[in-house]
Amino acid sequence: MDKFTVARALDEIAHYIELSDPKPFRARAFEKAARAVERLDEDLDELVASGKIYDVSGVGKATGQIVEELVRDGTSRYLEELRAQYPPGIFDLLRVPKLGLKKIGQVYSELGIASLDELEAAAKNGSLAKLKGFGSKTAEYVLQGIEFARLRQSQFLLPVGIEVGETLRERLVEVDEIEDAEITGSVRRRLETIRNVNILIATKKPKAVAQKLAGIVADLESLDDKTFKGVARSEVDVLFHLASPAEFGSELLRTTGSREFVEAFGEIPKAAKEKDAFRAAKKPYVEPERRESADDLKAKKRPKLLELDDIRGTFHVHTTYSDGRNSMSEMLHAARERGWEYVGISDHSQAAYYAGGLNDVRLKQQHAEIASLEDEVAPMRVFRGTEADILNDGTMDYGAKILSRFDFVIASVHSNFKMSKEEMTERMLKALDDPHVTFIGHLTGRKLLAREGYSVDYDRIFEKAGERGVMIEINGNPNRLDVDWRHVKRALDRGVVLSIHPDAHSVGEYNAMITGSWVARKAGLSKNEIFNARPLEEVAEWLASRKARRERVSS
DNA sequence: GCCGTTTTCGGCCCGACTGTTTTCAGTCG
Repeated sequence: MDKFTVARALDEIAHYIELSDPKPFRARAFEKAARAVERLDEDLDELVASGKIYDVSGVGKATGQIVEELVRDGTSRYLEELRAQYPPGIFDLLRVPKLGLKKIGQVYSELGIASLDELEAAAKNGSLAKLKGFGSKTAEYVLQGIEFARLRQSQFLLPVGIEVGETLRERLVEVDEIEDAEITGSVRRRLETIRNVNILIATKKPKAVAQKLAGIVADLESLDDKTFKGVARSEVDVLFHLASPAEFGSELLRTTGSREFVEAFGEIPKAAKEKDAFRAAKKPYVEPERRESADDLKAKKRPKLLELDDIRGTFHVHTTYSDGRNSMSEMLHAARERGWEYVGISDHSQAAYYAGGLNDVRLKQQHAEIASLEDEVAPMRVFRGTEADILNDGTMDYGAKILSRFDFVIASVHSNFKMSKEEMTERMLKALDDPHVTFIGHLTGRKLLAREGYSVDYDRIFEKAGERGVMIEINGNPNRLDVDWRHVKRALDRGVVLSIHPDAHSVGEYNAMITGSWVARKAGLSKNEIFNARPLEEVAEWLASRKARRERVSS
């Protein structure tokens, strides 16, 4: 069992403890142990074998024994006991906003509630509001929250759709009667959240294929003789569209585009290849990501969209210095392996205590470690940066003296999300006035399918960012994809430069550059409009000159 | 449950917000 699986098991134990233990400290102790295991540089198996696991800070006698058991047996008796005490799926209730583990533990122990349906009934019949600590208002919030949770349950993040789609496609092309299969619909358009996965199948024997589909997904039903619906992984709706090979291209075109796009296209000529369908209709080829609206069909000249290979380096990378899960060395080496010319490290600033933000002393240690690793990862260049909190009053978390030590500064809001649109806009405008700020991080703070972002006046922020030469980040984390691609054009019109960042908290999360590049493509951007599609010399020169200009002004 | 010392118990990362209280507890970031 690897360290991340062990950490997940410890977190699960912490969750169970918190359901019933009024004091938070035992649960916290298991969470601390989970974080300690996750951050181990040494090999977990060896630490357990040598007994040194007990020397790790945060792992004690009780948690150490559980780690040993997990590594040795792949399970823990204590965890199994806890699981047996509660109905499965009880943690699904966490999807309801304002319901935490304490309240979930309370509704379970006092009313036996462990599902959304049971919770809904209790909220409606008044029994929920009678519980200590609850009230009519909480019951009302819970009802709204259930609706929110249900709505979200039927939607998925893009990576889920891609994984389900790819897995199905691989199985389908193995079927004898199937000549070809492609993912279409919103997944092919790389929409950030999706309701279902669409797959187009080329076959001359639709009846035989329909029978085979029943063995591939659950609950298969026929919508018409060419369209079938089923469920994958017991939660994701899948639509299969059957077409003859001679019409595969035209059907791909029809099933990929949004309704608006397909209607604007008009009659689709029959074709085996999609590009031929565009050609026969005398329409310019439009990349799948751009088939949301009709605009690109009409545009005379369209730029060549950004490709992932155009990316030359990146910024916004966390390490174990704050809340990252991989060490500085691991993050730097992984960046070099991706072939990037440069990487910008930016751990959290001191106000972000919940994320282990860095004080002055830790910053100096971090910069010393970067210096000691630079030769190892050369010729890749390492930029020293920070993701500094924008405080409530719009000032930056670090003072000018510390900020001036960085090569770049990402300014982000991490607190007090509930400000009014006006207040939040003022807060961010003030941050844009700070000459140390290089990028604005995750512009709205949204978490897709989980929480709304804070509201801001986009136009005023883009206006000021353009004036000040501050770049706007395209946060590629699939949970964020923030700034939304729908707003990017307005930023461009005001002279704002965009930069695609992974907001990586682990080596694997560098993959967020892929989703980030899709946002740029959906927004219609070419490599000329992306800061980190520029080569190292240009980027280094830009950052250095901005720093020099700032120093001239302040002296 | 873990840690560290003012060594074997007491404290444990912070601050805003909100609903339910009438001084606080739970949630969220």
